[in-house]
Amino acid sequence: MVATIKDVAKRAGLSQATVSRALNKSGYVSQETLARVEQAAAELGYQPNWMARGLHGKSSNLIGLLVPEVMSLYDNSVIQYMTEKLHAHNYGLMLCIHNERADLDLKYLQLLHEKRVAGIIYTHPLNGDNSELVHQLAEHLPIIELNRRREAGLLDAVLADNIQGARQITRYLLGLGHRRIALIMGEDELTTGQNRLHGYQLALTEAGLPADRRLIRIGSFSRQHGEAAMHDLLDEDVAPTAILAGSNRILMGVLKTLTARNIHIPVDLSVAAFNDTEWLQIWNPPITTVDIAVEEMAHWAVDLLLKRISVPDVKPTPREYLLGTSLIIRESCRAV
Amino acid sequence: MVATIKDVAKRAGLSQATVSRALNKSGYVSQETLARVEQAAAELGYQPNWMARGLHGKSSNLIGLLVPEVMSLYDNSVIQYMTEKLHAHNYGLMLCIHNERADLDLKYLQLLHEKRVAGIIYTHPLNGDNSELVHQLAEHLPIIELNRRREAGLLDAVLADNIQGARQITRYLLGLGHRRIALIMGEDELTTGQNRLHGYQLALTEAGLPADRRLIRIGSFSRQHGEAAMHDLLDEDVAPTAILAGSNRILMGVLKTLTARNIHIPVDLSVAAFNDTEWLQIWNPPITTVDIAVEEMAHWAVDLLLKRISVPDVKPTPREYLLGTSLIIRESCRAV
DNA sequence: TTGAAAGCGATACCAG
DNA sequence: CTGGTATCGCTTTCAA
Repeated sequence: MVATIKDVAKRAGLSQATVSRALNKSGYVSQETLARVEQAAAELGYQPNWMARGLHGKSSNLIGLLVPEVMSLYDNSVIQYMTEKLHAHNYGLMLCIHNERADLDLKYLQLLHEKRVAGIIYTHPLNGDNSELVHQLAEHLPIIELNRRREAGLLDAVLADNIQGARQITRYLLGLGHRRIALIMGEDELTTGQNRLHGYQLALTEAGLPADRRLIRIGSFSRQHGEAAMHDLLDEDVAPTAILAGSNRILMGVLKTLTARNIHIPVDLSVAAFNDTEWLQIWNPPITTVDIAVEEMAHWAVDLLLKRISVPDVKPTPREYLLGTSLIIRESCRAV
Repeated sequence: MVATIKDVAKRAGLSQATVSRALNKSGYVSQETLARVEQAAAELGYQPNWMARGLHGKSSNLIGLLVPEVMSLYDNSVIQYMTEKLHAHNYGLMLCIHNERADLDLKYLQLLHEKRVAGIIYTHPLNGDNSELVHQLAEHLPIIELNRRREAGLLDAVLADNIQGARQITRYLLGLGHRRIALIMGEDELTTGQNRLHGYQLALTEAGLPADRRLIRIGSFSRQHGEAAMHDLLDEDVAPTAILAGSNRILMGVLKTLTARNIHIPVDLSVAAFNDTEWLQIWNPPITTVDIAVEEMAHWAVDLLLKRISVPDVKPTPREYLLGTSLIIRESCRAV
C-alpha cells in the first residue's frame, strides 16, 4: 500500500493535522516540526492522494483539453506548453481527442464532467455541436474556447486573428503583383474558415479587385479537397497565378496535384499556406505561410482558465483574446 | 453546486446506499427502484464524482501516458486510439510530454503518482533515466514500456520490431542492387537506435557485405544531425548510393541537404526512412519507409495495462509484445 | 430488497 | 504552535 498522511504522522510522531499543515505550508508550524515532517514524508516516499484532497469540495486539479487531433507542430506546442504551465500550478492535463466527431465530443465532455475537471479548454468539432451540454457544464466550470468560436456570448475564448492573417498574406501576394489569387478553404461553419475567407476578400476589396467566385473553393479541411480543388482550378480557362491553401492538409493536396501535373513552384505558380509545420520548411521550395503565435495562445488560454478557476464567478463577462499572426516569407511565391 | 448522490437519493426518496447500488448495478435492487433512481439521476444531470469513488482505495480510473512529444501521425494515432479504448472502459487519459528531458520526466512521474493513476504507459526520455523512481512506482502500479525498452526484467513492454524493420528495408535496398547503403541514426542509448542499427548490420552480413564504418553515422534523432551527416556522406571519396534515414526528423535533414546540393531522388541517390508520416506520401518523389502497426501497438499496450490493473500481482513476469513492421514501397529508391 | 453507518485520505475549524 | 474531529461524496459491510 502507498503511504498516507497517517503513516507520515505516525513516523513523525505528530498528528495528521500538523502534518497536513506542514506539508501545505498553511497555518503555523515550527521549524523543527516542519523538518521532522519533511523527513518522514521523504523516507516514506509520500505523495498526497489528490483524490482525497479534491474531495473537500476543492478543485480536482485537473484540466480537460478537448481538441480535434494532435498532429501538427501547432498541436504539439499547445499541449506541450499547457502541460508545463499547468504542472507548474500543480494541475494535470486530461487530453481528449474528438477527431471532429460530435458523438465523441459529447462522450468526452461527459467524461470530463465525471472526472470533475476544474476547467476545460475546448476546440469544437467541425460538424455538429453539443452546445446544450456545453451550456450546462459552463454553469459549473470555466470553459475556454480555443481557436474556434461558437459561444461568443457565454464563453471566454483565445483565438488566432485569422482575418488579419488572411488579409496579410493576401496582401503580400497582391504586392508581388498577383491578380488571380485562388483560395482553397475548408468548412466555413466555424470561425476559422469564415475568417480566413473574410480576410482574403477584405484584402482583395482593399486592392480594388472584384471577388471572382471561381477562385474560391470551399470544401473541407482535407487533403482530398486540396487535391481536387487544385485540379479544378488548373482546368479553368484562366488559371490563377497564386494559390492560398487554407490549411496544412489542404496544402498537401495542392502539392500532390502540382507534382502530378508537373507544375513548378514558384515559377509556374505561387503557393502560400496557413499555419506552419516542420515539413513546410524543408519542402522544395520552402513554403511561405502565415503562422499564429502558438505559445502565446496556450499561455493565454491557461492563464485565463486558471484565473477563472481561482475567482469563480457564476456569470462572468466573456473575454476574448485575439492573437496576432505573422507572415513567414519563404520561397514559394514569386513576383509576377 | 453539482448534484451529488445525496440529492439523487432525496429526490428518489431512497437512501444513498440504494442509489449507489442501483447506479452501479451491484447488489439487489428492484426494477421499480432502479427506474426511480435512474429518472432522478437523469433529472438532476447527476454524474458520480469520481474522486470520491477512487478514494475507496480503488483505482483512480486515470491512466498516465508519458511520451516524448506528439507530433507525428504515430503519436496522434497512439493517443487517439488509447483515449477511445480507455474511455470505453471508463478510464481517462492523463497526458504528459517530457520532450526527451529527464528532469521533466521526473516531474511528470511524480505528478502521475500524486494523481494516483491506475497505471502508466511510458516512453522513456532519450537521455538520462529516472529508473529509481520508476522502480519505486512499479511496486504500486503497472507500468508498460512503449516503444523504448529499458527495464526488461521488471516491466511489461510493447515494442516495434525494429530489428526486423531495419533488416527488411536494408534487404530491400540490397535487392535493388545497392552495395553502399548509408545509415544515419540517432542516439544508440535506447533500443530503438540500437535495434535499427543491428537490423541494418544483420542484413548486410547476411548479404556477405562488410560493414563499412564510414557509412554509419550515429548522432541524434534530429534534423541537424540528418543534415550534417548527409553532407558528410556526400563528401566521402566514394559516396553511398542509398541512404537510410533513422527517423522522420533525420529524414528532414537529409532532404534539406539533398535539395541544397541539387541531388535528385532517386536518380542520383535512393532514400528510405523509418516510420510513416503524412508528408512522406506527398513528397516528390514519395518516400519509401518501414512502418509500424501503430494501432495494434496502442491496442496491446492498453490491453496489457488494463489486464495488469484488474489482476494486481506484486511481481508479475514481465511480458513483451513485439510488433511487426511493414515495408511501404514508394518511389524514392531505384535499382542500380 | 433496503437503510444505517463505517470508512477511504486529506483538509480545516476549533480548542487547548 | 499542535491535536482532535467533522467533513467532502461515495462504496460497502452489516442489520433490518
